Amino acid sequence: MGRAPCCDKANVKKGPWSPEEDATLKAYIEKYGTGGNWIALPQKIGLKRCGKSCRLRWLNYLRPNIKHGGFTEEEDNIICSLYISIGSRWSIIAAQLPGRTDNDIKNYWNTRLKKKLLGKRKQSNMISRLSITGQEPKNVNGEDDNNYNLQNMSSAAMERLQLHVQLQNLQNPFSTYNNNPSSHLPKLSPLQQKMIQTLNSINENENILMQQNYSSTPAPSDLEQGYDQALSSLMKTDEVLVNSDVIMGKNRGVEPGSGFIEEEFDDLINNKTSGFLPTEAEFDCFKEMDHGSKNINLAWLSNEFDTNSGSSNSWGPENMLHQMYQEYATGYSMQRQS
DNA sequence: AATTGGTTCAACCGCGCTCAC
DNA sequence: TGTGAGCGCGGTTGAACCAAT
Repeated sequence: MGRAPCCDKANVKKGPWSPEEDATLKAYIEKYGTGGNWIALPQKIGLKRCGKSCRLRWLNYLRPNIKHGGFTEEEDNIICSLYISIGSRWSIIAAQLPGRTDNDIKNYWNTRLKKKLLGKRKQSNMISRLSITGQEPKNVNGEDDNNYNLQNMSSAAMERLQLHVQLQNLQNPFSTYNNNPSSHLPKLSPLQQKMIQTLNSINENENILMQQNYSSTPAPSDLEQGYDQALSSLMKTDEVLVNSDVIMGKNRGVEPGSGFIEEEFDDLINNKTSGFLPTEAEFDCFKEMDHGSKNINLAWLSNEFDTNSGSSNSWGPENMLHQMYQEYATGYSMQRQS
């Protein structure tokens, strides 16, 4: 049995709101408030609308002090920074931008900001690929194989990875992996600077661990950090997007087909994903964002990194890494069979 | 001028969460 | 403690608009 509908679908109007409907709703709410019950509100004021529709119209359009369009560069930066940290939690992001609605930010991100970032990335990757590799990729038999590497991943997975690293570069502008550090360096607020500082210090610790155990099979105790290392490596290594040789072990002196991927990634992904939980201290900076907003607390930050949570964001590094590996593994297995 | 393809954004949908009973 | 109504959120849709051909 499905959920009972919130209203009588047959008797409610759908589609764009008329000026008269807007005026009716606005006048009532300004005078009496919502009364704490959106479902009952439209009947009270004689609107043939679903209560949810009224709520949405009020919150996204009629509410006082709503801003539409004209996002500033500073707002862009805040959206990017928060998206890196928390993903598509539009309501939380909107809470940090007075006058902006979650719907507006979501639309702005999906239609403009994301494309702006990806556009830059794709262009620079095309150039990097030509200038860095300087040769066609080889398959396991040492033959030229244009379908190898990149095409083993779906374009969707590639796009998510590209975006993630592009955002990482924005967040970590002095990274040595950033080819052009000054090209997109917006002025950052003190809060953003502190967020970056905190995340950089976490990444530095991961880098130290990274240098220790790629030359041999990791010991069980080292695997505790293994997943972190893979994530850190992925997010910091621009080349992984341009040429998946890194994923395949070439840059570590391991040829594709040697078993590196199957063994190490399997360990990293299937056995050790539970250690990726930041401490409260690591997220002190976020506490500053909680200017009385009940929406921001450490609980949702922790959930973001809880790989057991069914609600984890599909853009999260764990999922990206996992999907990337799965797609590689599929291509890899097909290569071996053929 | 007509057509086509791409973009934008308001609005809808469905699901998870909260809270009163 | 269980249940259901309402709320809030994120993903998706589709009409309107715009630009290119």
